[in-house]
Amino acid sequence: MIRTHDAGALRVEHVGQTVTLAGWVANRRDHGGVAFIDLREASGVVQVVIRDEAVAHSLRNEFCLKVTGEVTARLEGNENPNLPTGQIEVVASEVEVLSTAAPLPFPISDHVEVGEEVRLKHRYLDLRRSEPNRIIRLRSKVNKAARDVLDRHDFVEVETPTLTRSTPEGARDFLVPARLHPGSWYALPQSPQLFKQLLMVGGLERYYQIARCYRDEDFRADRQPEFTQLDIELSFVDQDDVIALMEEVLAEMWALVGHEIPRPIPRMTYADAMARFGSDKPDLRMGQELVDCTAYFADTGFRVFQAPYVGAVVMPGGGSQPRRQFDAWQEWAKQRGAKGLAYVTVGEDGTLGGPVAKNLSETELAGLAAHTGANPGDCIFFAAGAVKSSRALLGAARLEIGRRCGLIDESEFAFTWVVDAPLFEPADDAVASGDVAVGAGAWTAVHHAFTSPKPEFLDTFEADPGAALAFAYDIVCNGSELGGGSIRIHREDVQKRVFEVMGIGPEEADEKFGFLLDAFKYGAPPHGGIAVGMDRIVAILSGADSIRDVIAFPKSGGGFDPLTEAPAPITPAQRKEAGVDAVPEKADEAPTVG
RNA sequence: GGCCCCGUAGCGCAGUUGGUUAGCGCGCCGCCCUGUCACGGCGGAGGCCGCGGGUUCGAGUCCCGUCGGGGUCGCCA
Repeated sequence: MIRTHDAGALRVEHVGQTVTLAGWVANRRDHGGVAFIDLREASGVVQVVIRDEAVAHSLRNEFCLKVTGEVTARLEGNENPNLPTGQIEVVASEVEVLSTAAPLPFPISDHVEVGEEVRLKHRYLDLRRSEPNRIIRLRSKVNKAARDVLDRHDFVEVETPTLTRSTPEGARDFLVPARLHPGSWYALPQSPQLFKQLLMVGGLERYYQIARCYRDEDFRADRQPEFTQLDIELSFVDQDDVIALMEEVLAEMWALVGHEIPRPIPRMTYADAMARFGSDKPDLRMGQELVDCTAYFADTGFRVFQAPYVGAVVMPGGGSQPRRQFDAWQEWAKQRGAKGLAYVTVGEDGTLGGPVAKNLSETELAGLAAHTGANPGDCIFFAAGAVKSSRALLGAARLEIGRRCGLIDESEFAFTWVVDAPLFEPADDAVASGDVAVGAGAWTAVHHAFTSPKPEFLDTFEADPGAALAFAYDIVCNGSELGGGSIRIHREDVQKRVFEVMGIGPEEADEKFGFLLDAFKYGAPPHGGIAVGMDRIVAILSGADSIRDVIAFPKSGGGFDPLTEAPAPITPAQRKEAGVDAVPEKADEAPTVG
């Protein structure tokens, strides 16, 4: 090593020792006869005193230095209590410039806000800043925590292919041309789903992988085209086994930030989550649960409330919002595709107001505050119409209320399992929002096609797909879905029947994942597993706003990498060799996949 | 694909009802400074106001288009 000591580790007990340090100039304060350098490296920062003006004068920020000097105690009054090394300093006897630095595109200082665009373009400099650096290091610890727990339970870490066949996760695939088979393409895996099930057939029994996954979909703050899952699969287990294991993993991860997750993590059913929070990933850091008012308004004369579902959510103190604020709520609702957001205000004296109040009967008005739990000064928002879309609107309103009213404690971690999700949902959009009755065959898997029905629905899921519940579980934290899993179908016949409900015929099933169906013929063990998004987990643990902050080299919008400027055009020669333009020999060989 | 916000010096931002010389802070360069720690002082350089078109006597400012970034809905575990 070039250095003998870590700069950030120096303390009073090192006083008198001659040390050699190596690091970057984080800051310099040149007083002419004496100059101070904050030398920064992975372990921290220490102040270096340079008394040779000729040496100090030419140093600049982010020069890379080797410094030899004596650790001395700072004089009374010169200590810096803000620094772990603030009791001492290193008086340089020798300074060697290992590397000079051009003026930086942005300051490394933590005191300056820098735009994301320029930070990502020079991510290697951004990573020198304390917060990005801390997060990447935390991520490494989170990975290790997962590995430690799984290793304790005798799990086998297995790598699965990234050049593979399209897996039916539902998203768009990234495709890679196969030079040796012009016209044929690999797909990058959306997840290792099929492979991990094959590993169970292969007798590994306990598999995990920190797996990169690829989905060619549009961006969000919590979505990247390539992302990382902690992927787990076990044989001969039931739902409780998987849940218990995952809780142990999560507990070890959260312990890294000094937080103990109370276990067992509470569970709620999907039906409950939708009814109470209008979401399958409820944020339990706040109250303001949805109130079902359908029965309450069963005999109402108010047209709008003569609907399959009427629900409400209360905004504390919202009754005194100015008119234009309520207009803004309407606008907000319309942007989510709703017609509007009805509201009733509760006056300080308990009288109800707002446009909707006029349309309600005396009896309806009299009990409304009590029914919804609204207090004087509050505002009650209503949604009426199809169950699913109305609840979704109220659920979104609930979160918006939480934000606007500061009801969410940002330091809290509120975990829950959401279990007993439906196995299928109507495939059609209009149907999904509850507007139209369901036609036969128009079903799609809520989780994925390999999720087992709960045992009690094994015989009935074809007759009544909408009623069948899945052997599936999602882990939710602070309104964010960390991941989910299921007990899988391990019987060939059941798998075929599930495919049929989804409108996947034998030919298509065979074409897409015949290898899995084949595997299930040879004594497939009952198995199940889970996958959680490591990017989201680290983002929540570190308090990052975006998963871009927890990825070493993330993409920006449009899948563009600001650093390498990928994707980039290819040369005509590359194009020819890759076989991108190969035409299928027969037109009907192009599979029609829906 | 829809909607919203942003784009002015290397970085962070200001720029009035359209008005002629586009500012501020940090950084950068030079000089000074022996106890600072986001050191300080003096001086200096640095701008295609994202790009293209239009309106106007006159556009950073208004209009249209386009590109880039962010958010959100659609989409996506």
